[in-house]
Amino acid sequence: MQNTYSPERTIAPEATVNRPVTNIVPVRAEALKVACSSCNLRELCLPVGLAPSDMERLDAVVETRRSLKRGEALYSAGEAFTSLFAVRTGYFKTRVTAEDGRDQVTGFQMAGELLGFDGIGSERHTCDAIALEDAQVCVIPFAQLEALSREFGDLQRQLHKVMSREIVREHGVMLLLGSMRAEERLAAFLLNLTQRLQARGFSPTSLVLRMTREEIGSYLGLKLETVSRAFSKFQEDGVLEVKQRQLRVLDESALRQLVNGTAC
Amino acid sequence: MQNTYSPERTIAPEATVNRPVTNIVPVRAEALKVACSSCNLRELCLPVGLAPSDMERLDAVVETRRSLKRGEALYSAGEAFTSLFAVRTGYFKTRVTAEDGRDQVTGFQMAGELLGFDGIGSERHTCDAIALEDAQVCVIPFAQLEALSREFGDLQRQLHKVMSREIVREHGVMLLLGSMRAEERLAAFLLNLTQRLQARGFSPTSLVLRMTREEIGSYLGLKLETVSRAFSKFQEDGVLEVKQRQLRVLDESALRQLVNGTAC
DNA sequence: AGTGAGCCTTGACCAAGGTCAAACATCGTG
DNA sequence: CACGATGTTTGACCTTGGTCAAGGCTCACT
Repeated sequence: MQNTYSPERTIAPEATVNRPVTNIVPVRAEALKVACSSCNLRELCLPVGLAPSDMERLDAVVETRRSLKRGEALYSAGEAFTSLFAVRTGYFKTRVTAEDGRDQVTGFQMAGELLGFDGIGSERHTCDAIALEDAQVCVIPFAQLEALSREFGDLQRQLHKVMSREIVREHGVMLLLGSMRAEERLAAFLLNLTQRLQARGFSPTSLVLRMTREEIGSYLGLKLETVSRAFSKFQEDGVLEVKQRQLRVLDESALRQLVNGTAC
Repeated sequence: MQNTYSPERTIAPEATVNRPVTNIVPVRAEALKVACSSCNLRELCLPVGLAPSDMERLDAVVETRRSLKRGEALYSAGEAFTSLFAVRTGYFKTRVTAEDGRDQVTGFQMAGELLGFDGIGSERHTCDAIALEDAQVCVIPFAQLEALSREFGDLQRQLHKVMSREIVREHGVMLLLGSMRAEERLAAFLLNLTQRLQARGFSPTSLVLRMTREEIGSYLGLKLETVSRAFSKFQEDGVLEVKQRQLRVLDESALRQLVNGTAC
């Protein structure tokens, strides 16, 4: 299966540029598969830049895993907030629901990305996180993470960076929703996806979508028919090859041009 | 002038419900006007819930103020990030700019609200913060804030909460931009404004807008003409009295209904 | 008091994308 | 393998909000 990511899989060479060899630390054999320090996602996840000693302490905090079936909720709006989650395998969407039932997909998360920041402010989750396929996450009890980040400045800084980047990502989505046309939105979405897949060692030109047209539409502020038409248009124009959810990017620069000035 | 807020001004009784009297701490006279511990915004700003001892230490970190003229940038995209800012007086907007020059207002900030989280992730600001009128902010050097929050769990937690709420606020904007119609967006915007003014002790029915129709439009993903027409419509329908930027809310429940299901 | 710049309102027209409907593809399940 | 559920594509039509243009209001500045 394409672009299915497992932490046990070796990261492809292109993605390893920034990986310091010194981060590899001997761990007890029984912990090998569940330790941050030995996880192939450690350069994409919370432990980025941590010293070996900090990483061992983080391992102790992140001790449980949780498996989810496709469609299952990792958490739902209203639930008490206790933990953040790091995606190990599978894909998620997060969505907020208005009082009148309208909902909006606020993000799609893949391996190494963190979920749950919405719950810190009110100590309750304010959105739902749903597995788009069978998935596994690391559970990061937040009180313990806070305690540990009071000890380790690097961990504290990393946590703040991840939250800040989430804010910046959302600024980008606001720009997209507030000022782009349908095809520009879809192009921006695809470029973002391919870039994240590439960071995980996958081909940036061949990918399988994990979400429906309707979910993409909800994220992009469009109806599913509009998403479908935009895909068809890209295919006509030779920018994309579309076979249901299987995509091949034929002309990345055309996508890039669409997102930037060309449309004006 | 209406809804101009100054930290020296006493918070109106309605807004004081949660203010514990025990938080009032004697401070040296010369620090009186610049200390978090004596600031009237302390129940809306970073020090929420801090113990007196923590608050004194925070005072030491937040020692400088900065004054801005209307239109001046507090920071701009690309600048090195060193500090967060807390609004003391005046109003700000934040905006992101795409490569092709399109921009999007991502928020309006008033007294007691924090600015600058966008810069933590990359150590550079990623958006501009512009004063909508003459304004004053407290400067909060971030490295020192991090150091202090490693000492005081309450401060650490408060910082995390403020960042989390920013993420949640942006989810709300995404919902607005992704799924609401023009009049619903404006109604939601006005309700949010009046609620924040009310939290600061102002009338929730009479307000003066600090921003132009174009800025409102940018925030809401609409053109200024559409914003203007929506204001006119609300006035025709007896929901609002509009005299340029001076607004009076005549029927708050109508606004509320608009935001919720009625439009479907 | 007069002037000009910036901001706001309104009208006429247009187009992007939403709505509704029908048909087709895919996939998991009994 | 057949069936049904779910998801996708495409067409026809319509609505919302964008575009362009003209004129009015406000306020700061001289």
